[in-house]
Amino acid sequence: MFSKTCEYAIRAMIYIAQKSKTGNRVGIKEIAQGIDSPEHFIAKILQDLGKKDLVQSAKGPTGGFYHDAQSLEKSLADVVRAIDGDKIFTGCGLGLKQCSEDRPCPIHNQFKKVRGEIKLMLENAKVGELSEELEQRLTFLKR
Amino acid sequence: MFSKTCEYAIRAMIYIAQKSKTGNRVGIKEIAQGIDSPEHFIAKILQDLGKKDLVQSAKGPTGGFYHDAQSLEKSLADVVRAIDGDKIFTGCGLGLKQCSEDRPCPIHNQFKKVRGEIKLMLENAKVGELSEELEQRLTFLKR
DNA sequence: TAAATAAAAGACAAAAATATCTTTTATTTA
DNA sequence: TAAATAAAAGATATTTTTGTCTTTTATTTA
Repeated sequence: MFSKTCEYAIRAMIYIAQKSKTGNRVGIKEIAQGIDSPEHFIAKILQDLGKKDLVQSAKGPTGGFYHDAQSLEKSLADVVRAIDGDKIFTGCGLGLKQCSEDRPCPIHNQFKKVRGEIKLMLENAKVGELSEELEQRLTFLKR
Repeated sequence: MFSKTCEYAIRAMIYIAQKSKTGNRVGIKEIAQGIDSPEHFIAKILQDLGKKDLVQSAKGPTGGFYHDAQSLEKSLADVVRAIDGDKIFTGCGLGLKQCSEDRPCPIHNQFKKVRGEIKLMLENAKVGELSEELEQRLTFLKR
């Protein structure tokens, strides 16, 4: 459904949200550990998310990644859009460039419906909220 | 959502269904043309689908690809499973290997629902039926 | 049976995604 | 201010996906 990059991105966002709720910053090493991802790879991804202001960071000792109030309010849809673009929300299921109401692919309408639900689901999933269930150990980010 | 390979596979299946309804076989060249795919690439894919008995073929002059009654009854779910496996039907949205009811990822339940709908949608989409709308030019497979 | 045709098969190439390693820059604190 | 720390940046490597080219095999028909 999502690229590996995007999966890591989502997991990291939620992990950082949980760990930085108390005001602490989290180092890249701990993040990679905590979400079971390649260290340098998730570092790149977070750099990217940082540029797009989905996550905050600080260099040097006591530095690391964290979320400000706005980032905590970001939805998974925001993350997906930042990494994978909006192909999943608007693209044709069969890969046609000009698939539309006027010139639909054979599964255009069925797909439209499903895509809408995926979008809704991701819009409603906020990073901050998801991190709370993680905190309570109701959900998991590894393995 | 699907791999390019899978997109081509679905498009080819529907195209062949339409073209072979009258008993004719369709050559790989015409298929590639008809669904706007690389010729040799779709050839490989059809070889694979052929081995899995989702499409029939014959060599030599008057040869080509076609569907028998059973293949026409195949669903897109069958095609997707043959090419991309069942990851899309059962895999974790965040890429966790052991995501389950007992040990769910942060979006396990929401995803489960969406996956179920995707599965249903694809199970209900039969190659033969989809080819009829194509025949009537209500749907399209190119561009 | 020979020539023509079309899929099957195998080898190779290019591009994209994923992953790793090294150097640089900014920041903190002793 | 020097040393330590941690992210940023850049370069490189590996793997997977996608796409191309060539040769072989099977089949038909003249």
